[in-house]
Amino acid sequence: MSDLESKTRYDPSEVEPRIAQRWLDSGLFHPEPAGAPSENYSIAIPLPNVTGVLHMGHALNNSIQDCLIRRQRMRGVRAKWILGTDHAGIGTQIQVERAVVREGTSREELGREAFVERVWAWRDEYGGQIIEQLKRLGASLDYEDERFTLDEGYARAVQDVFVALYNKGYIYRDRYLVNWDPGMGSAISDLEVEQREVTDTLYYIDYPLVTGSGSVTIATVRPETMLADVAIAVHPDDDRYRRLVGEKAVLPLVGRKLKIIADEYVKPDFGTGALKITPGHDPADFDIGQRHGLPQISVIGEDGRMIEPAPERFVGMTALECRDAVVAELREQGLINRTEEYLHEVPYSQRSGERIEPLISLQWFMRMDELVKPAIDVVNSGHVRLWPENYKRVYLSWMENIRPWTISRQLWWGHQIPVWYRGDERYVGTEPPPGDGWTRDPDVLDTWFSSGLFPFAALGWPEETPALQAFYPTDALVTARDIIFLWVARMVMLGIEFTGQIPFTDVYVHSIIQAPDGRRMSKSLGTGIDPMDLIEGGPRPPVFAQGGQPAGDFPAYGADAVRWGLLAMSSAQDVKFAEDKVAQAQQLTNKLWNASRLILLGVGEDARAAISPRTVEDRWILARLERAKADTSARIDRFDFSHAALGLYDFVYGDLCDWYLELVKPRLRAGEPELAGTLLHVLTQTLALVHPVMPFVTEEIYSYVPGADGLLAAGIPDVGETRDDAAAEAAIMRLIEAVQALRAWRDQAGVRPGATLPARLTVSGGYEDTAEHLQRLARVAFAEPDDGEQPVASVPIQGGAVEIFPSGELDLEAAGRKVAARREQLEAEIQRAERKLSNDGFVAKAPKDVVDAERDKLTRLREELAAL
RNA sequence: GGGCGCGUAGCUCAGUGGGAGAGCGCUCGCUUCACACGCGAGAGGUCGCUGGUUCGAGCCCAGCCGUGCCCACCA
Repeated sequence: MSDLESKTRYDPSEVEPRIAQRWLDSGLFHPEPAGAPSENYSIAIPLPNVTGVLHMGHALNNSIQDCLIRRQRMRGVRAKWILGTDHAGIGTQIQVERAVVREGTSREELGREAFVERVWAWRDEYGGQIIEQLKRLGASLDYEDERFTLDEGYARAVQDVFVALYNKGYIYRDRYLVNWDPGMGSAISDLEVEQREVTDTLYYIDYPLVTGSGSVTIATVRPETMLADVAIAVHPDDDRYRRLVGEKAVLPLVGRKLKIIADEYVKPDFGTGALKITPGHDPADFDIGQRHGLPQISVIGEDGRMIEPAPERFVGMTALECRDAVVAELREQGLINRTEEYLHEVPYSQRSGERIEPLISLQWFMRMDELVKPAIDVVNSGHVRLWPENYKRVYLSWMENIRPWTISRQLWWGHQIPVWYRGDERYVGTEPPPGDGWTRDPDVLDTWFSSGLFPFAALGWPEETPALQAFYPTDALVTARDIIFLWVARMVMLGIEFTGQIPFTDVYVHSIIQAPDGRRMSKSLGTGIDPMDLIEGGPRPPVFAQGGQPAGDFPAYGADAVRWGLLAMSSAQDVKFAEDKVAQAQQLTNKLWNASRLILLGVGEDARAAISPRTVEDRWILARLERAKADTSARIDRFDFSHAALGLYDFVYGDLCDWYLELVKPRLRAGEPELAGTLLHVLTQTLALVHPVMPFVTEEIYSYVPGADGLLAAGIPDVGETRDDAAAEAAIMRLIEAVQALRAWRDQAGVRPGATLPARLTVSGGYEDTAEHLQRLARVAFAEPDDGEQPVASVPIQGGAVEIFPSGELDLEAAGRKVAARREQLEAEIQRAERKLSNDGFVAKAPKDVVDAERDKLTRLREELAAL
């Protein structure tokens, strides 16, 4: 007990690492597989990158999941939070490539085998940092059962899925226009492309007609791609060009004859109304080319340099160099009609940040049209629910317009595609083909292909493992919206396809935490913070010094504070990070600690744990406690974490500390034996209630509770029962209002805070059980004056008034001002109520209880005025 | 171009039809024996603007202004 006595402040830095270790040593987070998924509870973590570090989004995301998991575990449910890390093909490969370059070598020099070995070594050295950070956050993941998406067993699942989908005809290889990322040297999927606003020069170029009479002018921002033009398109109804349809123009610099075609896609009012068609380097043109059976010509290679059949003098130039060369030649020939500045959106690679080069490439694709159907059905039918519900429409509209998925990546780090070639032969299988002369497809699969299998592959699929039988399907999936399509939608599709079951029933989409100035948190912008700097103390970037927070380092707020703060901040939409909330939470941990000190040091070590409410305040706090439990539970069921967190704060600060503990202090000091049981009950139930949000401080305090053995995290019996007690609630509510009225009156009347005023309670009733409390908390003493002295002031309270007798402590003038002010306020409110009640429309049309309530109010106000 | 949000106290945000709220900040007071990371009492808002529906609108409807995000093949 010595710590309790001596430590008047709660110190998370000392407590949290110690508690985290206790949890890990207990094995509590590792449930043995048993029972059925319907009676168990499981969540699959959004796979962190193996070489990643925790950012604010992770901190919120995992605080939410931990809250859900801990709540279930404490109820005695077998709860498993499935842990894995993602090999993150692109990101990890780029990191290691940079490292080897710094060492003076390169990926190419090392060769595939050596490079991949190098990545594994990198992963062993730097990987797993994020796991340690999750432990520090208090995340109760099953650390004893950690997967990696490149593990042997996981790889087997990936290959099985590939082969099965190939055999079904869903996976195919094709030459198609893809998003080529020159920075990575790989194709990427549509979802990895982002649009950025760019100012380009729009060139108007004359294409002479074959007839020699005139020309057609087209507009383009990419003149270098004209070398791959195969046609010119105009709108069929465009009178300016109608007579030209079917004729031909000469492609400048190349000499190829381009047919002039008509296509509805062309916008007559944009540019010149004539569009050059370049199926090899533009997605829209690719489609038009297919409609009209046009050839596809490529003049830009995968290295971003010009290739044949571009005229030889351009070959080898970068696309940008070529643009300048092409423009120069066109200028010489007088074919540049004019130019203008043009602001438009251009595709960029999210990964490398380079501008996407659309080009035709031989890649692997996955057909989605069949897979998507059941994934749409399960959302429509409500078997998979999205929270908030808005996302249902977002999900469905994406699913309904889904296109083939480019799944091959020209990388070395990842799941190599299980396809072998020998001449014209192709072999697809999970094992290498027999015989000699086979070459394996060098590409690897998109990382999201493997992570899309996570909920079942992590549990051992395709083996029918006990873990799979016990914990799949999972229950909730918690994520920010940025990976709904990349990950969530694909898990639903692949889960249904390969297990015949939905992978989870609820998808909760939480906020994205922005910097205080509303920008996205980002390291490069200087708008990001490391959650560890909040937990353990660390540098506060300038952007975060706003909002009244002092400059300098963050204090060591502790994981509990960060968790509560993030939950309190979160909502259905994006929120700005508010350090205030974290600070508020830290105060809550301290409040819990000190309230517990009061109780635990007060009741002594031999206290009984049985509840024995003796007084009205005992009955009141038990009713309030049960209500707080029910409210919190309902809020978490609705994934309303901010109100859950704020509600816990209100209960602890308001009901428990401000009122109940203050009310029972005299009984506590008197050592009343019945009180101890009630206090310990309220304390332990409160600790259990708060624990899913603030696990550390509650676990620490629980270790001091007499008779408590084991871990709070394992749950304690919920001995609460329905304790609605309207009478007690009304009585304490009257008391609270009366105390506040008297305190306000005293303050305004300039009464010395410590002074006890002689007074008389003049009420019709309702204070039988609380008059003692009222006297102590408001510092008044009820007594009849023996000399028949008259009161000098009357403080109205529910049901009557407290009349104050003269004493040396009273400043009558100030008291008079206070009374006058209150009278003015009352008269205004009475007028307002009278006006409302004299409105015939209100009395006639408003619901009866509303009208009655208004009448009651008026009566009360008049009584109070009279009492003054 | 389509879709989804947001605009409430100095700051960050609750509040979705019947008397405007919280935390922080601010003012005043308090070494009250759990906590000064505390306690008590206050000040502070024409709820973006304009119209409408209603007995009654921060809340419902329409328009406008401002602002954020998602999706989309206008060169």
